Amino acid sequence: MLDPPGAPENRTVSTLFRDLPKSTIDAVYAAGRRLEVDAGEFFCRQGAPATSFHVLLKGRAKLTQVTEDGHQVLVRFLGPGDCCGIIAAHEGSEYQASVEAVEPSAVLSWDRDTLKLLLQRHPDFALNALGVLAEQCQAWQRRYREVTTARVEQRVALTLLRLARQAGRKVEAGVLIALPLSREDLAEMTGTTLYTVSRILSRWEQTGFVELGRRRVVITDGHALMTIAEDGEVQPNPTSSGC
Amino acid sequence: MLDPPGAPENRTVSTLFRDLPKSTIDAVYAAGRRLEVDAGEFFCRQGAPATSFHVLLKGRAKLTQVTEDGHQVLVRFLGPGDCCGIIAAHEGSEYQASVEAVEPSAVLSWDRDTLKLLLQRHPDFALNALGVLAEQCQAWQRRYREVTTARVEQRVALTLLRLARQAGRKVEAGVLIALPLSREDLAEMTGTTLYTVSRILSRWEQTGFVELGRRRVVITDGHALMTIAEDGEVQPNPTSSGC
DNA sequence: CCCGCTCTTTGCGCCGGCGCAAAGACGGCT
DNA sequence: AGCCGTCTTTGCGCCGGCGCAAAGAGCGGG
Repeated sequence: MLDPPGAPENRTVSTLFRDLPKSTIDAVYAAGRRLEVDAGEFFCRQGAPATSFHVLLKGRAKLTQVTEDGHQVLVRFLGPGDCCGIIAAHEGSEYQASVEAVEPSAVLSWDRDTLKLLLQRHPDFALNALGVLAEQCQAWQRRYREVTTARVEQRVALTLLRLARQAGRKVEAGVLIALPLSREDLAEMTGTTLYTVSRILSRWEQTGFVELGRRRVVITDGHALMTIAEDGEVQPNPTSSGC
Repeated sequence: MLDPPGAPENRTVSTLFRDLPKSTIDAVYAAGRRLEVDAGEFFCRQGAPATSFHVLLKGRAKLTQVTEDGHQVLVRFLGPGDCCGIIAAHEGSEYQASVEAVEPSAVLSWDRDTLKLLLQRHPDFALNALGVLAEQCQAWQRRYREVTTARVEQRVALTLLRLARQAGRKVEAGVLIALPLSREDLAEMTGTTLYTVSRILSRWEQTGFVELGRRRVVITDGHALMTIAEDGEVQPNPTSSGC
């Protein structure tokens, strides 16, 4: 479900490179510039002129946005093969989000002119880029629907399950989300507050659905979370109604 | 702020065709097929195989999505020059939304193969298509942020102002939103319920900010709405505190 | 090993918004 | 003109979630 272990930095098959002939992939890779970054450093900052398009080769990064009134939104985490900054293809554009490495990471970057050239030279690459953006649009739609129709508890469950798929690591207790994930991060991903997230997770820990730590979540009963995510209603278990 | 009157069906300068050489625009237009549709009919239906890409030439349409649990979301209204269904460029894809004409309308349509050919033959057209999707992503981001950080009243104000820009018509009382716009439509656009929208609009009508009718809204004090939209807090006017 | 910073938990009170229900208004159609 | 279906309004009660405040837990650095 994740990258095969022992393939630390291979040319991940993401939408961007799917079904492209090797020659195209080689050409695109060859034109890029590699950039290494430590945890906590930024690949790009919201509001800065969008000069480069990036593909994450190694590590994990956090894509965030802040609103004019200071609210922060955690858009998503990036893993190897994920890309950001396609907006750089357009003159005069600005980055819409900041991207911060959460572990030592590396990207391959292309500046605007190179990117435009590649898109023009390799129409199938451009078509894939369209696909990437279409996927992102769909992801936004999904989140929007979630936030308007689902209750906070469902959204937290959905988000955890999604993170587990993206960055889950099997451990003895269950599936560890292998990311430094604070309660506030989760709040910013689900459109709520850290207080509410904390309360929900605590409740789940008591019921045995998760195990918690500082910036750490282990899912011990994914099935229960799926039930919560799907069900609008949480029917109290009649046999253990006393607790 | 809108289409110049007397230019009913010209080749609207939308992002999709911006800055393209006339030859390219001609080639693209020539490859399309024109389709007329009455109010209430659909250009495409969510879930159906995405076979065509459409550009609205004339009229207005409503782009909606329904969730598996039956909730409906009104994504946006389309006017001349707006497009939808770019996802048709990809094999095996399905429409993510339904598009329904709300007045007699016409689109220009391209099937998948034609669209792919055009995108490959005209890299600058493909680049513009990327821009369109990027804009849509940004629109989703904005709405998501709104729904997570702004209160319902602010969101309704923002939505009305946006609609006025898109489809406003100057009338003696103010700016009429020239669309059949029910309370429920507004609720689906703002992520709330028709009850709440009705209550908010009634209040605004009493304060003289809007005039209401069946499926009809006239903004009589846009400035007041802007204040509501921006201000998190609505400070009660001290001089007329009694009312 | 201890200090201090950051992250987390939990009590408490409040309120915005939901959603049912029922009555009222409008408009299209024949 | 009159009817009927759709859209709109409004009362009422409820509750999910917010957000402050303060205490507790864990980690890292010196």
